[in-house]
Amino acid sequence: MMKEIEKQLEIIKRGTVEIIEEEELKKKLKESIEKNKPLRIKYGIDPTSPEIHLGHTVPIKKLKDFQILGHKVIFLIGDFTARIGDPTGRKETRPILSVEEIQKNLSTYKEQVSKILDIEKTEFVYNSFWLSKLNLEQIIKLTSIFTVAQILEREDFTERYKSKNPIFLHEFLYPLLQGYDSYVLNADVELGATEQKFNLLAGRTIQSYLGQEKQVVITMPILVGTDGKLKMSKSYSNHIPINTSHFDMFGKIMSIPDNIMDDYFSLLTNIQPEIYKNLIKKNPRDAKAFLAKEIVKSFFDEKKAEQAEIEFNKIFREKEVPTEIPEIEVKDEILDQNGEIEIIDLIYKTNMVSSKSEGKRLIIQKAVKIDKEVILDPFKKIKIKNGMIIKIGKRKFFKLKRG
RNA sequence: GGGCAGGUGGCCGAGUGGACAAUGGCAGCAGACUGUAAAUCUGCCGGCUUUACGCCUUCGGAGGUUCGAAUCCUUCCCUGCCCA
Repeated sequence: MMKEIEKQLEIIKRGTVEIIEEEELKKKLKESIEKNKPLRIKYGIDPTSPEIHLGHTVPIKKLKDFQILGHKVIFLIGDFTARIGDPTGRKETRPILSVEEIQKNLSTYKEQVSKILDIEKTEFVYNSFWLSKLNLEQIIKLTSIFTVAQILEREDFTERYKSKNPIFLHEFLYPLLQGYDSYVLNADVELGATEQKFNLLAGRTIQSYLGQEKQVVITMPILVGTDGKLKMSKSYSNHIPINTSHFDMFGKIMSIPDNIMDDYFSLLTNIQPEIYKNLIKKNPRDAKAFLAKEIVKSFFDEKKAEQAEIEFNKIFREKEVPTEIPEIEVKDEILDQNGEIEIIDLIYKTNMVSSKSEGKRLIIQKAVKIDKEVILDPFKKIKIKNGMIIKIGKRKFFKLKRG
């Protein structure tokens, strides 16, 4: 019995930043084992951005641990809270999503999550279901649980307050509602990134205020993005989506700075620290390739991971042409009577570049090649042949086809 | 309600009548180099035009003053601080 608790605890603790409180978790685990009743693990998601990236997978992997241990994972879709604006984002107004949009986002979300979790065993709930039914009296009662000073203690608020950035009143409600969700769901554990700590703790306060046993809060580290500085987020465009090709994922991982490899190994793979630390020391490049392969493997399979590596080496080490190249159709009407076109027009009119200025810039910077030959004159006439390969920069390849 | 300070390109942030498409930083892109799309260095980084110190659009919105405005005036919207 004690052994079982310790075993579970060890798995749960791995990779976490903080568990509040560990003793309570032990107690809950004990009860769960005794009564053969799975714990209810809550995890909140925002339905506005269905694109999951590696940063999101850090807590989701932890949910997987719980699932393997036989506990119940509940995804809370914050369809209601999303409408009042999440204070962690600097975007002030979020679009109000229609029911259809939320449904659509959710199904994309589920599809991606299923790469990690057993979706059949996962429960999905919407907080608008109960939050939209709250009346003003109930809401005001909730607000009376906290003082302004307590709310302002939240790091994000403190910073914004100090730097004289606006904080809107409704943002104060967000942690309250999130906490109330925990009460409604009767959550035993709530999981979130460290930046969510305040909101997660609000759940404990509200549960206990409403006479419910407090949830245990587990915080997970935040993954840095490919820039190596900021947290991974689509809005900083330093993210690696999981809904991408194995080639792309491999390449993006190869582009992370050396000094964050440690984090990636520890948060995204199951490789032991002694092993990867040694690898990094020996040869950072090979260590990174190994890392990339491991991660790709976890979302695809071994074969695709190898394929991605081979492809990567082909393009960036041997500077060869990739196996799969998007085909661009060159319509006859943009060609002159000789079947020729100026290179600048060609890449602009076929949308290979977004403007002529950009195209010209790239050509002048020696970034445009036709069949391996650098083109220096933007106005050079090109005779279009089927299968011609245009390379723009290091990674954009196009195969031409007359149409 | 009153007073003060602000709103600038994807972001942060200079500029306060012409030399401003607007300093700088970040992000992005390209080239060189390399161990990789790391790091570093160099260049580019609103659009259009065969690129020219030429044109067009941009400095919260709308008007106005002026030969000329991101810069001045009027008004509206938004934010912060202080007072009530």
